[in-house]
Amino acid sequence: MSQVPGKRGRPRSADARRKALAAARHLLMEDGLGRLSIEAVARAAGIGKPTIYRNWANLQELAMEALITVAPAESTPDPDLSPQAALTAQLTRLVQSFSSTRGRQITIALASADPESEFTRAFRNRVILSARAHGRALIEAAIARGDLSAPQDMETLLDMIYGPLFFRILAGHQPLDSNFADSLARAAFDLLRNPAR
Amino acid sequence: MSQVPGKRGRPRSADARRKALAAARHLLMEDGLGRLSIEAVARAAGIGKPTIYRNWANLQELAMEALITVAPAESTPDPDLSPQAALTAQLTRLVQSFSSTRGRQITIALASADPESEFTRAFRNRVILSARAHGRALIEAAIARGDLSAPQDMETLLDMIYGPLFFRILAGHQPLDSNFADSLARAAFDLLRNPAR
Amino acid sequence: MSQVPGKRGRPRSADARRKALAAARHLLMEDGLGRLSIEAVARAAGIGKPTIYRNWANLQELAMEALITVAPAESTPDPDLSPQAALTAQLTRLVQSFSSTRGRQITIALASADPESEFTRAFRNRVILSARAHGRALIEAAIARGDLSAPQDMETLLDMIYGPLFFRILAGHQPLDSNFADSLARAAFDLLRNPAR
Amino acid sequence: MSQVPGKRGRPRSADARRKALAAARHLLMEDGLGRLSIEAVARAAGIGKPTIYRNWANLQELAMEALITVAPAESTPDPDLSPQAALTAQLTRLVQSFSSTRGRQITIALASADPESEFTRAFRNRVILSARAHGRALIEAAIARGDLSAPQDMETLLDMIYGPLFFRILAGHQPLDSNFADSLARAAFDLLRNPAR
DNA sequence: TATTAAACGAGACGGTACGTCCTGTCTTGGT
DNA sequence: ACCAAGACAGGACGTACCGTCTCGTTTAATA
Repeated sequence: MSQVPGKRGRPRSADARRKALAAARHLLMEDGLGRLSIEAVARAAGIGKPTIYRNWANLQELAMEALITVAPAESTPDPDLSPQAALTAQLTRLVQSFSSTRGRQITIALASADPESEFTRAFRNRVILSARAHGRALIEAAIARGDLSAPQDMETLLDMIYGPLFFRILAGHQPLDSNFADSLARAAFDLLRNPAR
Repeated sequence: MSQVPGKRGRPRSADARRKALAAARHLLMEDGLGRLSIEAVARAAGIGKPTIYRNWANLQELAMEALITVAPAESTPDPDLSPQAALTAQLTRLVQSFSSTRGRQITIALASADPESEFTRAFRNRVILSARAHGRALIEAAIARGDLSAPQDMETLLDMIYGPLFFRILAGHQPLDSNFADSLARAAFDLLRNPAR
Repeated sequence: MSQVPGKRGRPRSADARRKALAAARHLLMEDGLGRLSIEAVARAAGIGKPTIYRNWANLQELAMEALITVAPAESTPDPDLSPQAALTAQLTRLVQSFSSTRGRQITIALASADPESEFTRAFRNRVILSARAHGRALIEAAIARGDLSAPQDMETLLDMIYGPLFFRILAGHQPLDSNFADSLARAAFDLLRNPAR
Repeated sequence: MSQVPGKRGRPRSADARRKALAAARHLLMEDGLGRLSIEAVARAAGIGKPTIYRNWANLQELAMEALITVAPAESTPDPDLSPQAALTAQLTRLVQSFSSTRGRQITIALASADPESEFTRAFRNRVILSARAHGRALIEAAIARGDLSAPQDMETLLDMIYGPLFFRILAGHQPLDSNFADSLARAAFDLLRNPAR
C-alpha cells in the first residue's frame, strides 16, 4: 500500500547530465556551434545518446544550457559608483565577455534557436535581459533620487544601450571594445540629462 | 605563339545560377533556413548538385545570396521631409520588412554564416550597413546645414539607432512595431539637439 | 565485478539483412550486375544505406552473397547411375543453370570481385568448387572400386572438366548445351580408361 | 578549293588516340580496371573527354583496345618441335602472360564487357581464340600426317585445353604455372593417342 | 532484503543530407 | 571539323548525424 506516489525505478543520473554539459561546453569552445552534434557530445562524454535525449529535447536546448553556465553572471555593483560609472562598468564587462568567440557563438545559438522554447526564454532572461534589467534598475534608482529625469520611453532607451552590442557582433562593422562601452554609456546619460521637450 | 588569356571551356550557365537562387528563395520563404538543403534546391531547381557547388562554397553562401535579392533595397527619400521624419520613415520601413519571418531568417543566416566569407561581407554591406549608411548621410546633411549639432561619437550614435532593431529580433522581449521606429528616431534626435557638454 | 563478454547494444536486424538480399537478388535478375547499386537496393528493400554498409563492405560482397543463395545447390546423385552417367547428369545440370543470363552474371560477379575477400572465397567454394569436388568424389569412388585407373594428374583432369564451362561463357565461341556436357563427360572418361603410358 | 572529295574538316588526331591508349594502359597496370575511368584517362593523357568519346563508345571498349596491344601475340612455332612439345610451349607462354595481374584484368574486362560489342569480339578473336586456333592447327596437322587419330569432338577437346586456364584465374583454387601447362598438354595428347572406342 | 522499474552504455535502425566523383552530352574559344 | 577545356544534368558513392528503438546491465526506491 504505497503512500507517496514518488518515482519508482532508477533516478536520472546527475553525473550523466554533468558530463554531457561539460562535453558540450568543451566542444563548443573548441569547434563552435556548427560542429556540435549529439553524437559528438555522447562520444566525448562517454554516455549514450538516449540519455541526452532524456534530458534535452534537441541539440539547441543542450547547447543553450551549456552556454548559460558559461555566460557572465551579473556581479553586484559597487554602491559608491555614480550611475554612469556603474553602467560603464557593466557595459565594459559585457563587451569583454562578448568580444570572445564565445560571444558570437552565444549570439548564433540565440539566433538559431526556437524562439518559443523554454530554454531559449530562460537563456534570454538569464544572459541577455538580466543585463538589461540591471541597467534599468540602475537608471530608475537615479531617477528616483532626482539625479536624472525620466526618458521619453524607457524600453527604447534600454534597447539603445544593449542592442548596439549585438549589432556589432552580427555586423562586425566596428570594434567591440571598452571605448565603445564608454561611448554608449555617455550617450545614454546625455539622453537622460537632456530629456526631449 | 599567341596565347590570349581568354577563358577556355564552356562558360558557367547564368540560367543554372538563376534557377538555383530562385529555388533557394522559394524554399527559404516556404520552410525557413533550417529546412533548406543543397539537395532540395537542386531538386526544386532541376539542376545538378555539383553545379551548385561550382557556384557557391556551401549552403550558407547560397542562402546569403538568395536573401540579398529578397532583402529591402533602400528607396530614395522624399527631399521635402525633415531629417527626423525621414529617419522615422526609414526605420518604419525597416521595422516592417524585418518583423516578418524573413527578417528572422535573414538574421539567422547572418548569424550562422562564416563572418569572413565574401558573401557575408557583401550581405552585411547590402542589407544591414546600407541602411546605417543612409542614416548617416541624412544626419550629416542636417549637421552640415546647421540644423543639428554633431554627436559625441557618430559611430556609436548610428549603432544606437540600428542596433536595437536586431536586439528586438533576437531577444524578442519587446515588439518590433512602428511605435518603436518613432521612439527610436525621437531619441536619436534628442541626442543630436542636446549634445553632451 | 562480473563482466561477461556478451554483446552490448542493439543486435543487427536479421530482417534488414534478409530484405537487402532479397532486393539485391531481384534487381540482379531484373537488370544485371551492371545496373545494381547500393542506393537501388536500399530503396527497393526499404532500408537505409548505412544498414547495408554495416552488413557488407561494398556492392560486390552484397551481390556475391545474393548470388550464392541463387546459385545451384548440388543435388544428391542417383546411386544406380554409372560414374560417367552421373558426371554427365551433373554437367548437364550445370550447363542448364549457367546458360541463363544468371550464369553470366555470376561469372562477371566472380571476375570483378576482390579475390581475397571472404565472400569471394565462400562463393567460389559454394558455387564453383563444390561441383568440382563432387566430380572428384565420383571419380575417386570409381577408381577405388577398380572400375577406372587413376589419371596422371587429378587436379588437371578436374579443371579440364569444369574449366571449359567458364571458357564458353566468357568467350562465347561455342554453344553451352547438353551436347557439350555429354561430350565433356565422354572425353573425361576416355582419359580415365586409357591412362597415359 | 578542295581537290579530293574525301573527308572535310580537321582530321582526327592520331596523337590523341595514342595518348589515350597509353594513359589507359598505364592506369590499368597501376590500379586495375576497377579504378579506370574516362575522366582519369582524359586527365592523364591531357586530352578532352569528348575526344575519347569520339574514338570509343565507352570505357569498356577503350579498355579492351588498350588491353589488346598489351596481350600476347602468337609467336611462330619452331617447326622442329613435336606437336606435344609445341602445344606445351604455347601453353607455357600463355600461362606466363596470364599469371600476372594483367591476366586477371583481361579476364575481368572480358567478363564485364558487352558480349555483342565489336571490340569484345575483336578482343576474343585476337587474344583468346587465336591461341585456340593455333592449337587446332597444330593438332590437325599432326592428324593429317597420321601421327594422331582424330578426337571424338575437336571443339570440346580444344576447350578442355584452353578452358582450364581461365578456370584457374577465376577460381584461383590451384596454381597457374608451367607444371600445369605440361600436365594439360600431356592429358590432351593422351586423349588423342587413345581415342574413345 | 529482495523486487522491480526505470535509468544506463552501447549500438543498430530507417532516414536525410552531405560533398565528391564519374558519366555522357553540350558549348565555348582556338587550331 | 576537329581540338582542350570545362560546365551541364544526373546519379551513385561512402560518411555523418538525426531521433528512435532494442539490447543487456546497473541502481536505488519500494515493498
